[in-house]
Amino acid sequence: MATKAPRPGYHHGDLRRTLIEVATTVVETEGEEAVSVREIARRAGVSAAAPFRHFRDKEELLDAVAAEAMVRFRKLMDDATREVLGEPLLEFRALGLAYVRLAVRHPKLFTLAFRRAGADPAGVESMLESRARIERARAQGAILDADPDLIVLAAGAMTQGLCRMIVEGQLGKVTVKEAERLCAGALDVLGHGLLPRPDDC
Amino acid sequence: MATKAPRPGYHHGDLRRTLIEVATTVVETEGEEAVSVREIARRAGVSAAAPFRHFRDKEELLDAVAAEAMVRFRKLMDDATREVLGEPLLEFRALGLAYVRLAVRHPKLFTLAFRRAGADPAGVESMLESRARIERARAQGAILDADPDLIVLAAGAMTQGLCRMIVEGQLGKVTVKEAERLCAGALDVLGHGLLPRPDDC
DNA sequence: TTTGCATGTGATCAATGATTACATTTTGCC
DNA sequence: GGCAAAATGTAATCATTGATCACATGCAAA
Repeated sequence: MATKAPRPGYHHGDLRRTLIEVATTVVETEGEEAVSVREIARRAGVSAAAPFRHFRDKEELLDAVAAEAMVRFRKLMDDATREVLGEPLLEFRALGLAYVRLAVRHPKLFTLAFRRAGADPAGVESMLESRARIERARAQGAILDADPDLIVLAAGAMTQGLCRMIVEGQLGKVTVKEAERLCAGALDVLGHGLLPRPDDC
Repeated sequence: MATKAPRPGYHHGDLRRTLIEVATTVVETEGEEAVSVREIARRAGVSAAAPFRHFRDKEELLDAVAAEAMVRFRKLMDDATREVLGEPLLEFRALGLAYVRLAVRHPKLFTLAFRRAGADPAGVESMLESRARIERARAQGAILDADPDLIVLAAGAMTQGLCRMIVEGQLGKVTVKEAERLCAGALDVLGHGLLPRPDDC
């Protein structure tokens, strides 16, 4: 799980990484509000002041936790789309399912990571990627003609909303399987639309 | 703005309500994390211990703030649907727009209220209401045949997701008008669907 | 080796959530 | 009207926390 040691062998070893890891497990198990710098320091076996050598304040520590989680999440999502690479619509679906899976498996960390994503450039990048996917799908004639930005927004909002519901327990306890079924179902609704055929049909 | 005095004329007047109101404005202007019981007490002009006569702990105070906000929000939503009462699909749209309007106008309070909604019975009630609406729409032949629960989920998730994006600033600063346009657009996408006509057409 | 910088420590501060013992007002009851 | 009891507010106090400071210690390069 250790990634890399900037300089091997300091006073403590590599405290920065240790702190992030410890904080991550605390977030995963007890949630962000259970994180106190002192507690993290305690668990890491250092003094209460030590963390401040590596992070300006608590916020910065949590930001680091969020950033690292995002990297891990991102990787899982890439893996999920890899199997269906080249088929935009399937990529889209796979992405949604991967999202939802994360929400079920790591609700607390998921919440932290995405709340702090905010104006993160990675978010914009991911949005652009989605847009490209949609345009590819349209070029293939796989979807109807409509503002790609709106489509990305609609699909993104639906996925994100579903995740929100899951992590906040609005849907009760759901297993990964159930969540995937719900997500797939919702995406199908989006795919087929609600209204009966318009009139040009 | 004052609603009712449980028993008129106590030592302070009606501290409980005052505390909720003060806390509400703090949440609206600075967010939940800016709320400290002492600060609320200070602004209300009472001692730091006084609030604990009315709320077991900070959580309970914030819960009360959330509950009261929910009531206000709920009323606004009812108002929004009143104009188009009887036309399920329009009701649905009006509801979505009302949601989004709230997110734009009261992002911080909206966040607090909905995060604490959790297993709130009102949430379930609202879900059932939506389900009834969908079934009415289906009976009228206004929408396609599909699992009403999935439809409610899809639409609800989309709306909630859009609100999330708004309050977290993922869409940048948006005006009420812009937000309404986005929401209407997204709902249209959901209405028409993404896929070209299936084949039974 | 010695000098200097990165890193960790203990002491300390102000703010906070919460509890306790005590004061005061209000209310219900005679 | 007046009085006992419950309701409400206060000051004092405690442990925890985020954060900073002066100081200690180990590493690394000259």
